[in-house]
Amino acid sequence: MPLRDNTEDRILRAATEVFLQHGKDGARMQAIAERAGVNKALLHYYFRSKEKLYQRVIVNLVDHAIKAVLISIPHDGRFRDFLTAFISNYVDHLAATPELIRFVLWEVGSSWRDPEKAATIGTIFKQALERYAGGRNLLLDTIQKAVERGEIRPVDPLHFTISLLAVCVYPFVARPLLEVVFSELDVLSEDFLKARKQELVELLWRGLQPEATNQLWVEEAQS
Amino acid sequence: MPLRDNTEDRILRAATEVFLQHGKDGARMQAIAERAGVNKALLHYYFRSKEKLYQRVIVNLVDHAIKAVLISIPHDGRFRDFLTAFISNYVDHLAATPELIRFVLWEVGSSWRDPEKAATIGTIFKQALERYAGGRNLLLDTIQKAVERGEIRPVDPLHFTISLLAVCVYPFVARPLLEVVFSELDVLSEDFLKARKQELVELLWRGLQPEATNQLWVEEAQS
DNA sequence: GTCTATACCTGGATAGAC
DNA sequence: GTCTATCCAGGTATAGAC
Repeated sequence: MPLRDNTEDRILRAATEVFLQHGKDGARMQAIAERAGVNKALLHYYFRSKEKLYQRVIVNLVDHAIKAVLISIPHDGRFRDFLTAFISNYVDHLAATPELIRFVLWEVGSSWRDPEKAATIGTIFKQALERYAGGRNLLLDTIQKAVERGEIRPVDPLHFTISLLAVCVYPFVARPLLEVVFSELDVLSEDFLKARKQELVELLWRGLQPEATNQLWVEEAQS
Repeated sequence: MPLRDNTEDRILRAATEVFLQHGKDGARMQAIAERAGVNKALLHYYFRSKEKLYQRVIVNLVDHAIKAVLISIPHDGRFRDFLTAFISNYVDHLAATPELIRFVLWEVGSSWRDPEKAATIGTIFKQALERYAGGRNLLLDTIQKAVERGEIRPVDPLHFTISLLAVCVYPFVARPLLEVVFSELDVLSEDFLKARKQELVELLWRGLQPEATNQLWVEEAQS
């Protein structure tokens, strides 16, 4: 996200704002031009087409988001600490960037239409992850190791990873639905977010305990 | 979903197919007309506008889906049976209707744009649920009762409900992403679905156990 | 009720002057 | 590099004959 004030960057910033708010189809080149203080012709001069401009914007956004979520996660401590930190981080970041969520939602939704376009958003994520973590998958690895160390019961790392992502993301994705069906609910409120993090750590951590569960105290003593 | 063969119903069926495949914006009135074996003018004759036609289709779809998922859920048995049945039902139904998922995804995504339209898809769900369950919320109630009966530890019913929906829905919603990031993954394969159901029941059920967990055997003996 | 033909609008892209 | 003016495709909606 460059901060210079040349025309190209002004357009890029304007495009980011407009795309975030209206989505790819909803965004109008006219609106982007106005917000950047130029006219439509210049957008094409710099970026050739709406599609190309869009690609630039989305790669920047995903890259930025992935860094923001993963950057402050501990890798070496106990698994429970990792779990707590990841949930807290992820939930907070999701709550803070609702526009980004609907944006990814639009992308995933439309990536279903075109067969080859399906790869697009996925590939953007994959490449951003590789750029950050270099090939290996942080979540899978962390769970795998915790299992091997006997910190948690043997679970399928892939399924648990998916479940972990699921319980964090879902409330924000389904917000328009949930807040109508459960009329008292306010997903973005402080109360809900705080309670959610606690409930999730509690639920998942217990879910990872073996049948006879005094594991907790053993671990406390270890470290 | 009427089965008659008059023009109006033929249009409605054709519209359902086309909307499911292409979404609201992607669908072309021309395509609907062709599939119904009539011409564009007739669509407007019967339904006035694309928007009106679309509303008719979506209400039908949601109504149908909710019935399909909820109809074979036991209400009176033990909580673990309910959990198992719900997960199995829901996952199977989601796996069987991928078009419906992307459709709802589109709707939720676009419901974010217009402030007043936000209510639309939510309201459609709420009304469909009320039509089916008459005011009370099946999931919340079932969890609440299980807590009161001491079958599971005291959890917040709302949070657990959200988590339960989350872990079931997420893999299907995020499929385009997940299948690229985890390259071996095939969400719709028999293997994955079977494993997923088992992992989910296991994870959530353990997550609902109190600290000292011999609860299992007590219950087995009860029934 | 059903067709053909067409009006009319929106929005991305380009030509060409400066 | 930046502007104005314009083109053109794709899409909804309607007029009017049968």
